[in-house]
Amino acid sequence: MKELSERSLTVLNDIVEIYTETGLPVGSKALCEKSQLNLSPASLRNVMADLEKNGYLASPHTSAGRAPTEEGFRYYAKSLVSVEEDFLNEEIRKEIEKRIQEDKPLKEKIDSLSAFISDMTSCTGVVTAPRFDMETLDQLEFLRLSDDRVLAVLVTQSGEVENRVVHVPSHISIEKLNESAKHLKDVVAGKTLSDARVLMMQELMEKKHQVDNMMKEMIEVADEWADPTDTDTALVVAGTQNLFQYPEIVRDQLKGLFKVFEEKRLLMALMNEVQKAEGVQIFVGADCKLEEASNFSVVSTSYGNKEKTIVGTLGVVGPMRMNYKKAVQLIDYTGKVLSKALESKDLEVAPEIQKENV
Amino acid sequence: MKELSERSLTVLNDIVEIYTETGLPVGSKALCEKSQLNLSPASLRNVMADLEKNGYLASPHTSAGRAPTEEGFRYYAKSLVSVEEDFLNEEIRKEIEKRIQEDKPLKEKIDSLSAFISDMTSCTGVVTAPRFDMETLDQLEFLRLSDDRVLAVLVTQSGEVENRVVHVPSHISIEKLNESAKHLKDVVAGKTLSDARVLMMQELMEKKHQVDNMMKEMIEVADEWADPTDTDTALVVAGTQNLFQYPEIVRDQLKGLFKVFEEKRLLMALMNEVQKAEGVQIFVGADCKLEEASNFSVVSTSYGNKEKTIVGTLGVVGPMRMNYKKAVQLIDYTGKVLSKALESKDLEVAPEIQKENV
DNA sequence: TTCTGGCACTTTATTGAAAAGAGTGCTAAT
DNA sequence: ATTAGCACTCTTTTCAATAAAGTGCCAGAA
Repeated sequence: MKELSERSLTVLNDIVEIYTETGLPVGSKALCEKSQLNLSPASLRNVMADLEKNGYLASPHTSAGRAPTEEGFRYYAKSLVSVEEDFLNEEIRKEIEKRIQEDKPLKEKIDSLSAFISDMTSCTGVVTAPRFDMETLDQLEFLRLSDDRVLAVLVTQSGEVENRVVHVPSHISIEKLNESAKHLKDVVAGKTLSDARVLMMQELMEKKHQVDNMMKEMIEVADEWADPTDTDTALVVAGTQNLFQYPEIVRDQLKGLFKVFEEKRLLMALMNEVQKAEGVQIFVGADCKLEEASNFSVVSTSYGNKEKTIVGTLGVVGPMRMNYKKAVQLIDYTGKVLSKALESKDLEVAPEIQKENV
Repeated sequence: MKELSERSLTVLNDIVEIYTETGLPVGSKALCEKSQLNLSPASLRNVMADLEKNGYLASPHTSAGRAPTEEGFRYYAKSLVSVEEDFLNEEIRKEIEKRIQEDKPLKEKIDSLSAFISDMTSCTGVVTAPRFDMETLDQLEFLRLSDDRVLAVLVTQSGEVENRVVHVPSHISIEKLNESAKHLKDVVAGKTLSDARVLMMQELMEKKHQVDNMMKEMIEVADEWADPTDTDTALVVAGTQNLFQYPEIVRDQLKGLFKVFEEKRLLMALMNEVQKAEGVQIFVGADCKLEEASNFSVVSTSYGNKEKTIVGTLGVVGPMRMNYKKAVQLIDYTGKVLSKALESKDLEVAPEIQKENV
């Protein structure tokens, strides 16, 4: 798209912002009242005609005002990356930090965060919990449930717990399994669970000759929880009702989006698509390839631990006329705090864990 | 409300059923075509006028047909309790059983059930998972996480697992805790976790003189997971999109209901309200005291284990013109199969558990 | 040159009246 | 008891006329 003059850009900005509030096409007169530019409606009309020619504005019909097109929103949104933070005040920052640092199960924190960003933006908040297989193992213990079923309890260094029921032939005792677990912990120390699996496979291959029963069984066990499917990624959606307040979002669009919110598979697809690059991403309308979301906008970012591994994604989904400034700043800051929290946890918790393992 | 003559009742039934399909007021002519009764439109009009006088029908205006009132639906729904099962064919029964008996984590089964009943009824399915504190303890094990934090792993006889992080002063060793756990298991054997708590408290009081450290600490631990709040009741909502297909459900009503679906607190309130009595319950419109649901209908039942303790609820939420027959039969059958599954689990699993505990 | 007031033009929104359509209630006849 | 017939009521559709909103462009001012 063509570069815009300073003036055109100001006008586009103003129009986007007015339209974001009202949801109605804006005319030259209304624009004139709001705009900083001291121009007459007639002059503004010229600029607007120009913007329309370039595809940034459109009017439903001759006697209506003009509304930003998808392209218009996109241009506006792009211009936001360099904007100064005028929205995040101390209070909001504190609130975000509070919700992240609170001493609660991770799931509840994620709930709370998602609710907060949806509240603040009047959009829908979507937050994925850290991928379990991107964390590192701290504890591993086995409990026999029945003859051939054993419960494996995994605790990661960040304190998350996961249970898996695995099938183990009854001749293998719990003691043996727990012994193996100790060995296993040495092997995979400091590795992500995902890497750990690969590592174990390698070890199995290399030391083929000295594969003892223990290792063999461990591999089998490990393979049972191998499947890195969606089951171990918690997704939290909050504030879906917010979307009802935008009249331009019609029933069918809502219906489609709610289908996405409900079907984990689709929601994962959405969140995977919007975490392609670093930093805050803005998807306006068709930017998002997921059809059901192509009438909406998504502002998202990913967060990770200190190794910069992406472990999760957070974002808001809302109307194309969402308040991008708010959304960008909020998502950006929240993502950063989340990342930092994960890092510092590693640093804080790790040493005392080491102590105990000895 | 007044008793209705056989004929009036037939007419009311027909009108409800036509209206359920079309969602439009039905006129005497349309009714005449569908009805079994061989009456002329004029005669039907008389009956309809009568039904209207009694409050079972209403017309938006003189030149529209008549639609069932809330009272009309209620009367119709009540007449359903004695209806023969004409909807549940073998295939559907099998499907329900399959989804309940599948070897998957409980959460996924509940998901699957909820999805199925929402699909079949074109309404929204709501299923609560069995209350964890209504199950009986099978295994209890402790794992130290850090100086003062210990992970308690509870496994119930039905195979559900729950983790709780509890705070335990560092001078108490894991071994001591696990030893206590053995004692604890004897004390609460066969009792629900909820009863178990009470029991432990009693024991603490009675044997006050011989309270050893172990017991004391156990009590403290038990108390930390005491809180039987909503956290331990999983609620699954499925098929919310279905509600978009009913034009008479307006945006605001949808918005309100979605708020309920999203806020666990409200949804719990709803599900608690609709499980007051035994058997399948039908709530038409204002029958449901929860304001956000008072424009909808709910068909629900509760399920329990062999001691007839209610451990969960399942139901559908939909428009007042929902297909009550389908819904009632489906919910009834599903509830029964669920209950039976819980019972037989107790019977099957218990013995082999006993073996192991020795 | 750049800006602006003025004005013709286009299209939607609003209003009102008339006609068409749907369904009823009542009456009189079967 | 049932029903055909018909006048009646209210909504929906249609059409025209007018009002309202906003534009594009031109001609003149800064």
